[in-house]
Amino acid sequence: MAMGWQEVRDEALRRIRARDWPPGARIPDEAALAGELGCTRVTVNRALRDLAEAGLLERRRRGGTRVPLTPVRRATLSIPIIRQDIAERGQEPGYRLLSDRLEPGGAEARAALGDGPLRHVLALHTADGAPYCLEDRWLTPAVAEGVDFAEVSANEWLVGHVTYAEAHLSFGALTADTALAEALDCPPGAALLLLERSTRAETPITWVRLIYAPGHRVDAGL
Amino acid sequence: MAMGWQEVRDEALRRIRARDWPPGARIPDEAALAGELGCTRVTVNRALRDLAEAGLLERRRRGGTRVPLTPVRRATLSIPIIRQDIAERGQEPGYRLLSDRLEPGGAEARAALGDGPLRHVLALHTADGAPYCLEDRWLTPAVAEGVDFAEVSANEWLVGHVTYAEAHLSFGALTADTALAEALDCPPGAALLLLERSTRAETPITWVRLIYAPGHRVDAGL
DNA sequence: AAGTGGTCTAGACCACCTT
DNA sequence: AGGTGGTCTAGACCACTTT
Repeated sequence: MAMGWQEVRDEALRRIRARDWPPGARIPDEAALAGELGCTRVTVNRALRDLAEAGLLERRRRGGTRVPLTPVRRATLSIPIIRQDIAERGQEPGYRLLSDRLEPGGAEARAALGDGPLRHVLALHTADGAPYCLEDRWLTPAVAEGVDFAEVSANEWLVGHVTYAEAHLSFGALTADTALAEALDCPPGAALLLLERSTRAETPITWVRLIYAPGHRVDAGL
Repeated sequence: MAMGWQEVRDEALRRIRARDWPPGARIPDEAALAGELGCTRVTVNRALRDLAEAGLLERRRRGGTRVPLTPVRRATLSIPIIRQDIAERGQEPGYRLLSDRLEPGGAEARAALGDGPLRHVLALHTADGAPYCLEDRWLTPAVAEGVDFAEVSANEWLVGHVTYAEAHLSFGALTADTALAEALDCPPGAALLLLERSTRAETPITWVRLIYAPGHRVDAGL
């Protein structure tokens, strides 16, 4: 009967699904479950914490552990470097810098990065020579000073040099105007997937719009 | 000098950022760090596991812990009930069932759910009376047998009754055809955000395409 | 005030994988 | 074959927050 934490997690999951522990109900405390399942409280804690991180349980000190009435599931989304992403699809990644200038920036860029001149980098990622993704990026000028984004994509340089910053992501859809259509080699009016991301550590770092060629999908698990 | 696991995590993070532990390098093993930082190996383990889950370290038995050369960050995505999502925006949620039929299903639906007749539910979610999201869902017939989706949306019923299944998500963009344009009250040709989700527990449950009205954003954190 | 989860210690054994 | 991370135990103290 002694169980490892994953077994405890699976058993708890079974009880939730089977409505032994119905939505809204409080479940037995860790000590009770540890006794029942023949393991220590630490093991139960690890299992229930895991479920809570996935949004399947709500835990509070003194308040106990409950099955949420309206669970908000959490999915995980992997954010690889674009070049790596293309390579994993078995295609040959390519990259071309389109422009790199200091500009005042629009309202959105300033909202994310603050006022003052911003570095605006426009670049195209290709897969087997075909347009894959347009990278429309704004940077706080101090961040990658002197870095030549003709050599390395800003995407890749940043992932390598600005580790563990906080990021906010947003998905949307966009209609290709003539400029986008030309850049991505697609018909004007095509529906394009847009992934917007703003990144900051202690100070704002970058705000980027990734605009993918038609048909592109971004996957998430769980 | 004794540190809790979050302090150990922050210190490790600092070393990664400062390149004391440069990309590709192997870091000291848990026992060494525990000694250096004045805590037990379990505490170090907890801290490093946390960083590894975020994609900032790679850990292997016997192989030790390394700073990845090309880190793949992981973001979390909250998936609320549509009605709740609308309410949180301060709008009045509405819902209308458009159709509910048994159909053979297309290739994608069959790939997700298996062959045989499938229940096809088409419904519209509204916010303050305006179209918000079209729910185009296929169900394994056994799942919600006898449930009237005119009363409750399939989205909501499923979250309440088939909780805690595994899911796979995929984002894409879609051009509004005439039928979609009419349903969502938008111009034909508009770019629409598409969120596809397939859900299964022990057996397949449902495959759904959520097609959002123009301009909609889906946010993710971290 | 007291119950519950959060975390730490010290020691141990095991599983996996690289060398 | 041996080193490294993965996990468990038993006991303890602490932090939070509800009663």
